Amino acid sequence: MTRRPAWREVHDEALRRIQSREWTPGALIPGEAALADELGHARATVNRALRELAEAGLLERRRKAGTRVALAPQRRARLSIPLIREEVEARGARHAHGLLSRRSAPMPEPVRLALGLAPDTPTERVETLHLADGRPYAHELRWVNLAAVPGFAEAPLDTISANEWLVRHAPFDRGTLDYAAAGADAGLAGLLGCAEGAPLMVLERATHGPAAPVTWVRLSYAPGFRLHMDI
Amino acid sequence: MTRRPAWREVHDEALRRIQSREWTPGALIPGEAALADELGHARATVNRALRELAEAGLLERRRKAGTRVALAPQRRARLSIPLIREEVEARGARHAHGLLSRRSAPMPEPVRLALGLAPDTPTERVETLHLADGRPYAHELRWVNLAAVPGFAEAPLDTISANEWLVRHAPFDRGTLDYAAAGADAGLAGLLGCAEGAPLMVLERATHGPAAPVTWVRLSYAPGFRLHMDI
DNA sequence: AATTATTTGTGCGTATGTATC
DNA sequence: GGATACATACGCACAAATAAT
Repeated sequence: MTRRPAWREVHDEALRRIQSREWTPGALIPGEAALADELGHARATVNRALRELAEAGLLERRRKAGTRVALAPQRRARLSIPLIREEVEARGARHAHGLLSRRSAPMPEPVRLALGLAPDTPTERVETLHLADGRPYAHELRWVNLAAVPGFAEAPLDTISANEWLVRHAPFDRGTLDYAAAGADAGLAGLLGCAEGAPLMVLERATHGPAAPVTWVRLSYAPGFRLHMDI
Repeated sequence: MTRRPAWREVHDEALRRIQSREWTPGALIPGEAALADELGHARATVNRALRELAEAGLLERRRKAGTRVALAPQRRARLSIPLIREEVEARGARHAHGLLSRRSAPMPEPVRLALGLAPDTPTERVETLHLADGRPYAHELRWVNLAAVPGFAEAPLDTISANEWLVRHAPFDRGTLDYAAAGADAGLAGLLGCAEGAPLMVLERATHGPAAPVTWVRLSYAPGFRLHMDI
């Protein structure tokens, strides 16, 4: 029996008042102390509930000014970024990957600048094809900063994908993520089994570790890919 | 003087230990009580810090089992979903919109099913073109469940976009969001000023209010659109 | 421009609940 | 069942920010 936490009661009651327009957008709601008194809970409990609602974007809180219902409730979706293998397996398919090429190579200028690396940094270029149930799922083109991940040169990328190896061995803390639509060029069309020019979802990700930039990757998904989120 | 909250000290120290591999992935970390003692804080303070790290996906906590460093630190990006107007203005452009068409019409079957509505629900179909600095930015095709939003039939959609009107007048609480790549058909190509078949980012969103489904919308962005996130 | 009052933010000590080993 | 570790809750206190004076 999982009991319903008290702060959730407060949370839900506040949410109800927001959605029922009992508290209208932009309006000042009662203070924590008043709510605690009214709902019969400690102020800390009310605080926890209102803090969650503020993090969700439904309330705006400022000291002394009080708590207001957000005017334009900015919804934030939480997009979790799984390993490709898990992404594939979550769709009920079997994942496999093939290492297409792997070599020392300097980054192209735009990639180097996106990561903020010096011109002569030694980097490795890796190209991988990911399969779901034997069919092409996504093409991965990746550059790795060898200085940031010393062991990478010896990583057995035929057994474990670069993606997965890096997640396990290179601690990272921030980065950027971009999704865009692009037409398949001849090479991609051949690898992914689609027509040249077919619209593809493309993910570009730059990853930085606590000390140095780690990797840059472009994933081109086979046609049919959808990025799905619940709000 | 903005003081650094104590729970942040604990948070950062724990993060440091994770990133420095002092606490290795999968390993059990000391209990709350031990950490509180070691770092000189109350257990509640440590709890707050570890809770944040768990929400960020870096730790996994289970009663009695203790707290472990996540094996594959699932990073979660927070994608905020702004009004199109704000999205355009954030890029430093001026937003305008043109109402292309508006009429009562039944939803196509797939849309109706995605929203979970009965066959004869009265709905309105709205088509809008969004402009950034006078150039096409996105095409919007929308169906609205009139039963859920009674006032919508009278909304002045030439002055305020349907998007914005609904955010202000129709409280919603959950929904789904899908991004995909699609080729421009002849109609879209004309409206967005691109070649037929050009790869476009397409957003499909289903929105439910607390009581009933509210709206379904497909946004087709003009070429060049990128969905950007920081992790 | 300085002061005060108010409201949220944080922190502690303690107690109890709950899941799970 | 018992023990353990996290989860929640309360009451109190003080800090920080800032609207109001």
